[in-house]
Amino acid sequence: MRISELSAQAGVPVPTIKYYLRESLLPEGERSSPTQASYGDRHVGRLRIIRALIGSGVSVAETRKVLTALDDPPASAHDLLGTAHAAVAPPAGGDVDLAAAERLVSRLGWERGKCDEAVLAGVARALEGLDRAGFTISDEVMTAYLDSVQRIARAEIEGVPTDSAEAAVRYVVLGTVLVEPLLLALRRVAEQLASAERFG
Amino acid sequence: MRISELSAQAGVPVPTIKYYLRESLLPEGERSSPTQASYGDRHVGRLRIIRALIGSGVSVAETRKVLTALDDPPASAHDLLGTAHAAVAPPAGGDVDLAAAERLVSRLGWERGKCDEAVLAGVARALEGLDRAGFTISDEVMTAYLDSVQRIARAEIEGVPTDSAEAAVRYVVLGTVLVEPLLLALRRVAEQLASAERFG
DNA sequence: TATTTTGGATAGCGGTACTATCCAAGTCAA
DNA sequence: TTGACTTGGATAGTACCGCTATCCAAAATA
Repeated sequence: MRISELSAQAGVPVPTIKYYLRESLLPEGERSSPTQASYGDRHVGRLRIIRALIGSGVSVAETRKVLTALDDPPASAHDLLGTAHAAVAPPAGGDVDLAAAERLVSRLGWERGKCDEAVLAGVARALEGLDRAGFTISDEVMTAYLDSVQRIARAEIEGVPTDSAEAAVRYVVLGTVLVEPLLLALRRVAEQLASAERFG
Repeated sequence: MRISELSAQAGVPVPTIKYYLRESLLPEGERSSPTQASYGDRHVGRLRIIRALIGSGVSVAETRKVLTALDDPPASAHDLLGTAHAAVAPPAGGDVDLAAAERLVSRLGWERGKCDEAVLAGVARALEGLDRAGFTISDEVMTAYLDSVQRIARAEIEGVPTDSAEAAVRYVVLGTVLVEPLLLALRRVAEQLASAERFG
């Protein structure tokens, strides 16, 4: 398959494919001559993932990291999750105060060193954002958040396929990133329905 | 208070404040002469909200819509939620297939016309993204998502303050936007903890 | 009066995700 | 074999976004 065919099958313009090649998101095709290469179904699938990630607001740099994680799966499933999270974690903005975040996640069973610091920093930054805007979350609502994310995470981790390492990688990496917009969108729907229930 | 003082109090550079004024994110100060204006605490608070929103990845255009919603509260609390959601909803990408989304949210008690179409389109787009990447969500996990967002939404709506319209607006608008990064970050922590439980 | 500072306008910057153009080497139908 | 077309590859340009820098005359301050 040559580049134009790949373009047609994946629905991605040729110049964009070239761009992804330059950015090392897409591996080179098999060279049939010094200036000719051919692509396979692997490339089509890869392009689909790339478009899904970038279309979900993941940056090119993050996408590259995610794809690297997909290609070089870490030894254990646990490390894998860390890699996936690190790949898509919002850029560490340096000095954040982790104390409040630690206090909060201790209610999830967190203890010092039991999860990636970058992920914890994400919680800290989110709390800071709320704080800077002068927004406080009531204890009832916060409890609902904690219970819910715990429920979600347990179901997700429970569902990690253990038969194939490749399937596990795919599940964890894509699930981390691509499910986010779904959860946010579902929350909005649920809010509107709950609002209709209460205010009609 | 003049602009340099406002800048110092809010921790926002003067040129940036001027930019927000140009973009109508920040209302003009009270004019004391044709080329002089003074700002108040209102402006400081407003700047805090602006920075919190923009810092959470909300675009300037969206931020303007959110602030407009804060300034001109719709009549009912329910309309208000719709306005807030519409303001921050990802840009409607046109033709999406709502059928799968409708089937899904019916499990939340959704019925035709019971929520904003833009919000439903958000669910549809998220599902499409997952689909394009070839990612499927098991029924158990999806059930966890639905139960959880329902639990979250009910707690949130339950907590809407009814004493003051202004407080309700603030709660709904900021809660919609600023809580999103918190939920995503908490999910990651919970995933790491659940993963440690299962694999660690 | 001399020195800032102000509001306001305009232009530029740095980053991101492409997109367009060009080129020589390769492919393919006639 | 010839001539139109396509390819991989490099380079440059585009559009948008959130600022940031510069300039100006009027106003405030020392």
